[in-house]
Amino acid sequence: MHIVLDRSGATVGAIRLDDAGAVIDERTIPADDLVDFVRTAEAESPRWVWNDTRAWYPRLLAAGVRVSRCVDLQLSHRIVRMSTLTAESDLARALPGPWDTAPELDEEPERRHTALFEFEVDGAEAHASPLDEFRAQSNAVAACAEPGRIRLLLAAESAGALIASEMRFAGLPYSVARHDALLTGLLGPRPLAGARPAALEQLLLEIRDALESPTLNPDSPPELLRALQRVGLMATSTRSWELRELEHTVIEPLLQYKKLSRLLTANGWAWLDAWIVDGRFRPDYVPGGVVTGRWATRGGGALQLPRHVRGAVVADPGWKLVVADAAQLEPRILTGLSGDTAMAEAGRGKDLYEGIVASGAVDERAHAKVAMLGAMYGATTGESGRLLPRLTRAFPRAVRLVEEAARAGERGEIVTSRLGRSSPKPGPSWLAAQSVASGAESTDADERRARSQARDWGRFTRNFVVQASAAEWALCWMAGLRNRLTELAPSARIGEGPHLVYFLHDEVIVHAPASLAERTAEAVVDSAAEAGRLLFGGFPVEFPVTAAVVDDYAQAK
DNA sequence: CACGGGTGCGCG
DNA sequence: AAAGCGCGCACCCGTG
Repeated sequence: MHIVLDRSGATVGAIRLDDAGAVIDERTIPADDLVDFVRTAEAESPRWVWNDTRAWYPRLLAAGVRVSRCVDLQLSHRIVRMSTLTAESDLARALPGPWDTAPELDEEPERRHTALFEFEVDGAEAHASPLDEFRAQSNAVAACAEPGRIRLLLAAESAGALIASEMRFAGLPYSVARHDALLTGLLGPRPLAGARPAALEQLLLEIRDALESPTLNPDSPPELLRALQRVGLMATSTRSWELRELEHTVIEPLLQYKKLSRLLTANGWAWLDAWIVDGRFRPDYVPGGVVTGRWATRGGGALQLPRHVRGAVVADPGWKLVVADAAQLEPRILTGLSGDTAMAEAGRGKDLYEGIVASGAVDERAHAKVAMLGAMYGATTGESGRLLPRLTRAFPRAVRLVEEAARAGERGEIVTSRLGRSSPKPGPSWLAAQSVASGAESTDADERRARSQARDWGRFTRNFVVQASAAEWALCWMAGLRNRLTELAPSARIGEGPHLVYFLHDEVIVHAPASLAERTAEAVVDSAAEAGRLLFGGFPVEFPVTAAVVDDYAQAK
């Protein structure tokens, strides 16, 4: 059963549909009664259909109401609109409408400090009927050749939207005291606003002294570069890895300065003030925020939390963190996509890269890793490029799959993930460059530029099939895990039983009562295996996950 | 002064 | 150890 919700002003329309999509009940509810309505109806486990999870769910969560399933029409629309699997549908062939323009939710005040905010439906969208859109999507899916794939994708994407709201609601348990201690240890005591911490001040003096530039601002790359060249250092950029190669007394303090300066500006006291409230980090997750279907975040840099501050992520007393990481996810995804049985064998029961070494393809684990990454990213030079022929000989099917995705992209074609997310078409300037180069009047420069852009786009599509399919696996993993966690503590509200608090592409953290931590770890492993079956059926590719039960994030691996 | 591109670096 | 995918964010600096 589905219940379609449609807000207009102070009321909400609720339309109940049976499994054939026929209306069985229709009513109008005062917006104030929505929470009670949902709470009651949730007992029947409907799939809630709404335009945008972020516009509906936070208020329900705040009122203690959790829903088990939904259709996020916004997210689903983007997938169905773009997918090659549904390309013949009315929805895909229609002119752009309100569901296409639909809003990057623009600035909402006080977004950062509350989980309770909601977005108002704006004018254009108020007229877009969720029921019509839901039917258009259902028709598009039902009519396509392999409805199972895209149906699973839409369910997983929508589950991800629920999880994102729930994770923000619960928040990542975060110790201000530990983070502050780390900052103080490295930088010195917190300075007054605008002042430089003692450690940075000291390093600045050393740098200026070593470069004989008493007013140098090392934060300015052009200025720094000139100063380095003045003392005879042949740097071409100020990147750390390049500076590391140089020999001069300035290098050590300079590298240290860059490191600490980065810590201060990205995750310093200001970040702590802005993002950690009541011992919780609540980043704004954006499901589907990346073309490949990965999540993005807005504000707080939640997906770039540096490894060396992770000790500040601390379980509450009596609770544990279950930190889980999918091992070599993308190569395993490629294994499943290509049906490469040799690579599946290499990944069976062990580290995939070690398995590649054991197969005799390469000599050491580091080589296996760099060769695999190079194959998936399109490296042509360096060690990775040199190892590719050996990889190809050992695993021809896997390598062929990414090569074909690259060739398709170079021709300007679309590629599609395992469950049906399709890559965008190249833009007008790309097409123009190709057509100029193939014209009769083209110059060598035109052709070089077109070839280079074609290869760039080929690297994008090469990686797209893997990264997008990996993102789908991760969504299925989390959705399955969420269900299992609910079973472990059926009546608990979010935050009372084990619940997801963090997601980082191929890694999750569950905050769990200590008594349920071990069973949570089992759920993590079982969900990973289930996700593998959902994507690849009986094909014997394994998806091992490490699940560590710890008190703080730094203790994991 | 606002804005956007460039640089550099954090994450997978 | 570096160059090849996807991001977000802080900062600098040139432009309008």
